[in-house]
Amino acid sequence: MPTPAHRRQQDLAARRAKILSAARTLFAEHGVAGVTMRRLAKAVGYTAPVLYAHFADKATLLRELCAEDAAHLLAAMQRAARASTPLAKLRAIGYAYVEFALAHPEPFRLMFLTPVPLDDLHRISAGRSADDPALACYALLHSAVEEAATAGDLPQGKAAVERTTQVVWGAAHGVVALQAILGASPDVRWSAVRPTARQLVDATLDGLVTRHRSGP
Amino acid sequence: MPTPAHRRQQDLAARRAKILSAARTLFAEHGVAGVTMRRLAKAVGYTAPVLYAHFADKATLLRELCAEDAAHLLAAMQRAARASTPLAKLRAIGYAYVEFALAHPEPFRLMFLTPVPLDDLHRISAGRSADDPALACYALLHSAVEEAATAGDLPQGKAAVERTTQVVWGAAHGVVALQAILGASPDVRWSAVRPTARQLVDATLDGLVTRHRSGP
DNA sequence: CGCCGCCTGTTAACGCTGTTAGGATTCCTA
DNA sequence: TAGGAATCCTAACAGCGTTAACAGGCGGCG
Repeated sequence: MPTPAHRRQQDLAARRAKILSAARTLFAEHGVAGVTMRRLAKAVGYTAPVLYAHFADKATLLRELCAEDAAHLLAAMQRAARASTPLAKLRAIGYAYVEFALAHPEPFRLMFLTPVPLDDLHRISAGRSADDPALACYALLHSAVEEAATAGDLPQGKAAVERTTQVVWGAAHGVVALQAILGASPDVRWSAVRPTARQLVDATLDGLVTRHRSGP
Repeated sequence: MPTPAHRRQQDLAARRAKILSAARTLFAEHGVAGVTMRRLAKAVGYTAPVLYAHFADKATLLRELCAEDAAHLLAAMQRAARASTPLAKLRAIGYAYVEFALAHPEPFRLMFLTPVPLDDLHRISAGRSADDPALACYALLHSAVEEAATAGDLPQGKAAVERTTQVVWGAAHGVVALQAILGASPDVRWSAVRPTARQLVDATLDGLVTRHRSGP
């Protein structure tokens, strides 16, 4: 009996998913800038205007993809957060961030390397629920830092925890971000990215802890 | 007597500089994406095709600007490198990088946050002399790391120095890069950027040194 | 059964982009 | 004063994201 309208909605969702899937592979192959709405439409066997029946505009489609990828990153970070000690947890989260950047370079670029126009920014954050994957990633890191702080490894206090969270994030981000942008340049003799990025995470955590312990 | 052709070339160079200057202010005001060739041309009192008499295309114009900004960054890093001890030198260089990112956000974006198409990349590096400002920046940091390594503060060896250079660069880069991309987002309660970025530099250097001294 | 209406997809178009071709004007040189 | 180079403009091309207006097929209802 529920064949009538249900089928419709099901097909609609299937098309939507098909578009997103095609977009993902195309972006991974040609980069975001190299994929136009017309090309994407052709890849799924349609013409361009059809896409606008499913997504308000290109930016919305991109954000949809970002949300999916953020969910993957969140899952990886949650797995990493099962480490035993607070510090090991932090390091594992940092490593997970690095692995994500290396395994999914194009999504990483989309999420953390592409400037978002200011106008969109507020609309995004307006239509964002509290359990948004991207926010959950930050929250997860934040709580891990908090845990390490209460364990005496890192400075306590609301502002200090916030700041330390951003320092750790920056440590995980720094090397992979550089490599994602300038990694193809033949002018820099790039070391292997993974160990370099991990070394930044390790050194930063060590430095934060020793500075805290030896400090006032 | 040298009024004839000399005037011409002088005017030509003046127009070139005028275009670059206008481009700089426009980019700083509206962002790179918000400035079109027509708008830029109108800003200097011309029409769009005139620009192509001075620059092969938009990317070339952008790269020209980047080179100028890289020279500024290099100068700041050279001033920083006058610090007394090798470690203080490294930290000062990192701080200089942070200051540059905060003082000139749009150039920073252009240089370190904007992906360069692969095809251009090799043409760029082909037409690049050894004293190119961007390369000189990396070389300066590299030699500072080398100095600290021979002083016993950091691991020695060619590969290790190369890697440490990129770790330090990543440390200086991490926080300001995050802030440049996501800094306007109201979803993260951003701490003050400068102290956060400096803290990443400090912690990383500390961590690198203690790890080296206590390591095998 | 037959018609009506929605859903789907198309083609055509708008305004914008970077970029190129061709013609006019002007000014220096011979 | 005639020629040529330098300079700038208008017009145009191909492509972009996006919207509007129109064709065909399928479901629900009389």
